[in-house]
Amino acid sequence: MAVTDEAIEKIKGMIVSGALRPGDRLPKESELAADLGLSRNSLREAVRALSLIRILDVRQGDGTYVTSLDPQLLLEAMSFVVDFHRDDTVLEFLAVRRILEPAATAMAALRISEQQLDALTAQLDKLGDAPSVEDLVACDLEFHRGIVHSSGNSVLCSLLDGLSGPTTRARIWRGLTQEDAVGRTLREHRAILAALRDRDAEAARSWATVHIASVEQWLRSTL
Amino acid sequence: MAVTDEAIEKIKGMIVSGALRPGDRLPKESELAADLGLSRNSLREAVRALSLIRILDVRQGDGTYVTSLDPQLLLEAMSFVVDFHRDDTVLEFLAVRRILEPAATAMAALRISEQQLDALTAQLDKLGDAPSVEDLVACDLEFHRGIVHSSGNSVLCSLLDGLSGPTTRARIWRGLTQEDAVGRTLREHRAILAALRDRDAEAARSWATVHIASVEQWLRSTL
DNA sequence: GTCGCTTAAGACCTCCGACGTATCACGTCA
DNA sequence: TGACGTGATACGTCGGAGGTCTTAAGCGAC
Repeated sequence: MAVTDEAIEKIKGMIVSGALRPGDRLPKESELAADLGLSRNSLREAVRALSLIRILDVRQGDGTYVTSLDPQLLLEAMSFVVDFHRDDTVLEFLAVRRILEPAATAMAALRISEQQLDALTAQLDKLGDAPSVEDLVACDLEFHRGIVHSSGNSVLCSLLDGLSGPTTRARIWRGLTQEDAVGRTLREHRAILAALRDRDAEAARSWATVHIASVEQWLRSTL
Repeated sequence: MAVTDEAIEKIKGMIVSGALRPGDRLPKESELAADLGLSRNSLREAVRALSLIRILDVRQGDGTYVTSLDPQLLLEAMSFVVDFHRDDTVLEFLAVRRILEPAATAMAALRISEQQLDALTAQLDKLGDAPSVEDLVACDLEFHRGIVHSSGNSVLCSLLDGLSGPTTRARIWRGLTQEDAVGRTLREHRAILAALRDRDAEAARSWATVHIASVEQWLRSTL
């Protein structure tokens, strides 16, 4: 195994074992390199790799720190990976989202605060009846993000955030080509919000399923 | 932005845009460094980072290649990230798995082959009535992996693979401390398999839910 | 003609030393 | 007391020198 890979494993080990805790500062490059028995250049490769996936936070002139290791932060790195997926796997991503999002919406129905409900309502009101496709899709992302956040599960929240990325382009495309896709989306958002207000988890779940399934169905018929 | 980060973005761009396709070989380090306008050392940091998340495959003595970019391969990198999560988030991971796994099992009920069913049966038979906890957990992972694979969704499959890792330790712990956890797991596996044989998606979903919920419940009461 | 070994070229691996740049802390001065 | 300047510190970047591994061409024996 290459010395750099060893260094990655050792640093990972230090964090997993608790020797390095979130927020801790690592020894400076030259010292850590000496400790781990490799050159500063090779160590930097290891640190850079761990930095890309948000394990380490490198600040020039200051030092290198362990990040908070929050699920939200770590899974955020997933969206970087997701960007590489080819268009032909969008349907598989959407299928997973179709499983997770209704469940998350149902969970949110039981936990969401009145304040959050009002915020979502205001958001939909602000958008108006005939928004641009770009505005709608941006609002769509924000709407679902807000709901999923209220599910209370940060892993679920981050996961859905990552999965939603690849379908964004598809949704824009749909908005531009399918008749009444905008109006339909707006109506479905209102329905989901109403179900949340009623604390009706099953209705919320069903509307979320319908909402995603309509995109899925359209995409399947188009590809 | 640092030159290394620029290089990461540029290489990513080349892949996403299609200039570099899966399996393609990159120019050699010295050439690519010159093309991108940075030193070979800094370029290596970029390549190493992309290599860690399985975007690039570096082979000493040969060259650097773009991986297949299969969802399975890319999400495999997620398990590396998941390893960093602290024990207090295991419940959140388990909650997500509780959503995905029943759905995957239900999907599998409609698609799984007779051959695969026989393989799963043979696997359970081979384990016997009183396996060691380690064998049981390993078999447990393999059993679920086989079922999820039959769901036909590789993104779902890889995702569950990544999520199952963190709970492995918990399951071993449970097997060692909870009375009849082994017998219960074996019975539930048989029940899931029977539902799959009957092509009964709803029964399969329910048994999978019960199976995971029992772990979740035990874990919640223990923490 | 085929198989197996030797050899050389190509590409990545590791290291070293030097210099550039950003940040923070301390001391100075108004 | 507060703002500013300065130095120490740590990361950022670079060029070059060997080292190691893979591959394939070259060559001889069967």
